[in-house]
Amino acid sequence: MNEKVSWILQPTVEDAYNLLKESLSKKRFIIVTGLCKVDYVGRAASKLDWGERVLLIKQDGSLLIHRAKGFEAVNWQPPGSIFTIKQEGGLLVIKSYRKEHQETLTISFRDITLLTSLKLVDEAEFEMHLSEDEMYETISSNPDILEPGFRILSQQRRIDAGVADFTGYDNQGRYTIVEVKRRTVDVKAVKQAYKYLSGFKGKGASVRGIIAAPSISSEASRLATLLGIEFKKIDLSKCVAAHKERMKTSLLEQSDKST
Amino acid sequence: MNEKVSWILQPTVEDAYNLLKESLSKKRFIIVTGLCKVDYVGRAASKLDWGERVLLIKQDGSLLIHRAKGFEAVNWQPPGSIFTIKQEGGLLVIKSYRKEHQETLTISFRDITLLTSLKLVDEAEFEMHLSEDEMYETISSNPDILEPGFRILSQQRRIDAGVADFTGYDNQGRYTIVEVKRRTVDVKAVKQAYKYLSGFKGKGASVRGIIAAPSISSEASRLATLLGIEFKKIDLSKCVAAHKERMKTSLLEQSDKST
DNA sequence: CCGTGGATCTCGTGA
DNA sequence: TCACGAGGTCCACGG
Repeated sequence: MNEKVSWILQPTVEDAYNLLKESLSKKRFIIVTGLCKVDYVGRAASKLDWGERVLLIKQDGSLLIHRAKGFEAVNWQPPGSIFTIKQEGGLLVIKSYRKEHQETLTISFRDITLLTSLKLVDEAEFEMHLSEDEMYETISSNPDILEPGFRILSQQRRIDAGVADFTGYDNQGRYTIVEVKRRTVDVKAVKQAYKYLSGFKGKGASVRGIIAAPSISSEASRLATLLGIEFKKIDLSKCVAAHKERMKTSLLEQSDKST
Repeated sequence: MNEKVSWILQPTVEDAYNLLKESLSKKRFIIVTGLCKVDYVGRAASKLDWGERVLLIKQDGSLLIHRAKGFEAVNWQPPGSIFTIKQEGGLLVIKSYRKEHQETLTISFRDITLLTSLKLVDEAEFEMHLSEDEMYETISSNPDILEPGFRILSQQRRIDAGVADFTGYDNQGRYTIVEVKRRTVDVKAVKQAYKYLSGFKGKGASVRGIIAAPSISSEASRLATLLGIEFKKIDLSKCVAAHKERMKTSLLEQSDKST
């Protein structure tokens, strides 16, 4: 077997079996395309009759079966599943069992178009920007995004609520509580914010309430107006720009330190 | 291009470009493996540096990038995205744009191990049967599935055992305990049921014991007979029908409320 | 180990 | 098109 990639076009069941067996034991990335049927029994049960699909098996035991269309895999197995393969009546039968949920996935190939076995080298780190944390940090270090002249008094992340809060004064000196959400504000979020705000208003203080997010649903908008909560649109691209600026600055600071 | 499958091992950028271009226009299923980097900007933003991955492009514009491990794709684009490809500085650059969310995914290949282009024929229908919860709910609201005239006294889910229980009276007024399993009953399940039943019989009561499931293994069947436990076959399709009926009813009730 | 909430969730369905 | 709920959701995190 070639170190980097092995493949067989239109393999016999036996050839496919052999390459698959070796690839599984060496924990390689396997791609099988061909005519198959699929059965699943576990938390639910499903059946998929003969058709041409693409099967992916990863070194950690993940398994995915993709059809011609659609984002989602039609059948799958999360990491940690255990494989058994066999030749049976001219078919190549692949079973994947996951103990945790007592799930069994059975894939029978009647005809294999292409069997590929790869060694994938990939040490890169996946970086996700504008996660909730980063949006929060960006606003925190650049309150003008919220509203020009806004001064932050305190900040706090309420993990449980999935919301970041700022308290501060707007440019007219009014005490303000801001709830930041990275995603479209729905009715639920407005209710949540109202509940939270009520706690402050109950103390007799005059409080301005703002929900800051990239967008808001029409219904949530109505409710917010009703409850006297303002919606402040946050331009994500502004966040990205500000975030990049911060990154650049921190890099410069780092290089300053190192010299 | 071959009707069913075309592939190039270690293609030049130009060869890859040409096959990819044709495959995209013909809406074929494309698999690219090789060294690439990935950038995403849209609802969020992400960056993934050079590494070897597997790229899938489907005929409906779905796109998936899979790394060596993990069930989930590291980057993706749901159906309906539009592709542009170009050769740029020795790289093959694939861009996928989705208008709906203004999302852009950019994949740059520096080195392609294998490029595959397939025509997948797959007309099969995917059949999903009941999950455990649904089976339980269905029986609960429709005890006749268990046995005509069965009246449920109490019901209980024992999560730990993966079993749902009903107690009640059969149409002859006999006190009955029913254990429901969504999957084929094996010896283990029968033993478990017997153990559970013994607790009731120990109290001196006369109890009828039933295991309800779609099927039973021959060995489990023998054991059940031996232990005086009855097996009641549950027709999953009846469950499905009843379940659909329930769904319809609850929808009607909802619309009644709203009017 | 279980429960909770987020996700570039995706995907259906109904208004 | 939008809002809502389900999913074999998966997954990370807290307890």
